[in-house]
Amino acid sequence: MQNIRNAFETSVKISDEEWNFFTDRLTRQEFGKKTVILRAGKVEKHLSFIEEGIIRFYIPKETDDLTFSFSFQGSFVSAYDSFLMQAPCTYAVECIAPTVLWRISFEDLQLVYLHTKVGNHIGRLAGEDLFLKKMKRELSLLSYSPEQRYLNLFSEQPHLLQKIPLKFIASYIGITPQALSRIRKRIS
Amino acid sequence: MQNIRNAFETSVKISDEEWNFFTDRLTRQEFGKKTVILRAGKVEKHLSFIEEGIIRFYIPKETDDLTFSFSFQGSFVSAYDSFLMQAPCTYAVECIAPTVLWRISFEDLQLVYLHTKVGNHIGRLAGEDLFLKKMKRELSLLSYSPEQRYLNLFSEQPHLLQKIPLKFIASYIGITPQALSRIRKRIS
DNA sequence: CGCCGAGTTGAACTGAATCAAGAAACGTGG
DNA sequence: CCACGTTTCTTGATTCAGTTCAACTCGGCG
Repeated sequence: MQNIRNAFETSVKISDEEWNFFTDRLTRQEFGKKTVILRAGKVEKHLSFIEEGIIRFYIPKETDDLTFSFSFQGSFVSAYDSFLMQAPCTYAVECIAPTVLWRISFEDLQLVYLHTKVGNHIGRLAGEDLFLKKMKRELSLLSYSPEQRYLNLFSEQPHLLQKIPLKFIASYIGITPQALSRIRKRIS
Repeated sequence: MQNIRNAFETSVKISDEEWNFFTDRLTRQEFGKKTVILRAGKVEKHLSFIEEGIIRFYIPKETDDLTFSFSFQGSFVSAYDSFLMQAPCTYAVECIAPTVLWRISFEDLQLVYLHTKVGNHIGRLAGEDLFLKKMKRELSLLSYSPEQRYLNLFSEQPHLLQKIPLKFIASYIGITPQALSRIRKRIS
């Protein structure tokens, strides 16, 4: 719980009163490996903090899913576009490892925005943070080759490659598992 | 000026008092075609609203630039990552048509965040909006072929193709001008 | 008029997709 | 704890879309 507060308080000071208003609305939930926590077509009702686990975002396809993002321990997770618009989600979210989440509902978060001073401030920082990540991703997709993207991933998040099946990594990088296999062979 | 207020007030009501606190800090500026309004390596000091014109975002390269985004009349524009972190920008921003901007400085925007109630709220909505756009872009880059991306662009923003040189469009789609030329030939 | 940048076209090349098959790792039930 | 079936990963052969390099056309502007 304290780690959530840390995650927030890196940039804003939060009074105990406001903090409690927020945490009173949090619920803890555990999920097993391969649990789909949001099915495509459903509306995302939660913003969650990952105490433990790994999350995969993907678009289900006839043949093979398109995996486009991951989230890990210590960060927030949500199908944020669906959450913001409260509209059906175009993709799905699942745990690829046993996962523990602290969750707040959309309605409760609106209460936090209304009744606390830091609400909108935190919401702003969250939106900004997510934007920065997507920005980096856009540039990565446009300016690097698949091979370079794999090497970047390898140097930036080596742990990731241990825990996540290569076919998901391949999809994330934007290539087929076969092509990734060949890139790995070429490098080693 | 009223159109800026409209752009904000689609989702939040703003009192005249708070509105004036904001607009007192806005300055109007005109730029000619091909004016670089932010050079790579510089820190973005402004968040701007486009009254008129077209903006191009690009990473300068030895041979040919990498154009990764455009902005138009009626929307906000900023090297938002550089702006948020107040860190050197990795890309450049230029006008590709005569452009009129209403601009607020980073410092003044912090004042708005501090002294008005709607500040953080608006900042939150702006961040969320930018995030949604990048999210869409990520999925477009991952799940469509260059040809499909061109066709999508063609159906979603046909006007764009009239006013922007094809070499910028090609780069935006993620291919060379030659490849775009062949795609256009194939289609017509 | 001549120049220059934008766009088109051609030919050769390349990296990834696809189709297909085999090897290795994983989990589940007996 | 092993055996089996399934999933994941690898490898090979072929195809294809896009890159690269180069030449040529067109239109605008000095």
